[in-house]
Amino acid sequence: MDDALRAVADPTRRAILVLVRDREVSAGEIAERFPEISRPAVSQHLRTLAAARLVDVRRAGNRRFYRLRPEGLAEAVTFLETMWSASLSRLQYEAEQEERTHTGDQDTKGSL
Amino acid sequence: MDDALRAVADPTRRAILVLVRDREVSAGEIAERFPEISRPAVSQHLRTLAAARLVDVRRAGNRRFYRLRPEGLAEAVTFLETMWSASLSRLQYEAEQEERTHTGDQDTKGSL
DNA sequence: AAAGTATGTAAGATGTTGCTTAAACACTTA
DNA sequence: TAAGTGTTTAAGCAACATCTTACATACTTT
Repeated sequence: MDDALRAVADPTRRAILVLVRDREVSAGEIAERFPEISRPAVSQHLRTLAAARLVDVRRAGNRRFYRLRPEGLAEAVTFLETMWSASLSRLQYEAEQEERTHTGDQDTKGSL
Repeated sequence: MDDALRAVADPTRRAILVLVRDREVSAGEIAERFPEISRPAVSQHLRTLAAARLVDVRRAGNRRFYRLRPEGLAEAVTFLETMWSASLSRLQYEAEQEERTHTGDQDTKGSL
């Protein structure tokens, strides 16, 4: 999870993940989408993503094709979802408590 | 989202988030849980989390109480879930294609 | 108001990250 | 096998993150 979240913390790498989400994309084609940074920079990002097991690589002749490996996100998603939902349900609970406390109030509607 | 994901990329900060997920916890109590790092280090992590809007702070007398602010995770969760699920459904689709291709095979069951 | 308790801020050391340019590698085609 | 194409590796550097110690702030209690 640590590697995955560190990898995903970088905006360029997130953009790469979006790019390779639905189909294989070659390193060159990926690099084309980031004219502001050099090819080697993109290559390093790809290495980081591969090391974090967030992408799969397929070598075909000259080229290397990258593709999202969604399983690599599993732990990170689970962690964030747990944080998110567990706490949202707590908020919901407290909202109910609040409502109970003020039973009969006239302005409970716009509380959030 | 950027701030949230960068904040969450650090293991200490993730541990702090777990700590303040279900209840308010004072800065001191949080710091106690991390004997390996100094109090100011924890304080800085708390500042980072607050800046990323991942925690709320309540001042009460001497102390400051921190608590998870789950809304701050919304964008990050959405991003990761989108990556995760969209791609998983693609895998599922391909598995179906695979199955269709091999219609009549006897060992399609344990393919995953 | 002085001393005590809880916490944050500042400054600086150290390690890590992300970039660039130059060079190397790997495969393809003439 | 030599030249061409696609891509990665290496080395070095600037920017950033995280830690520490020392100090400052803000409340509380005596």
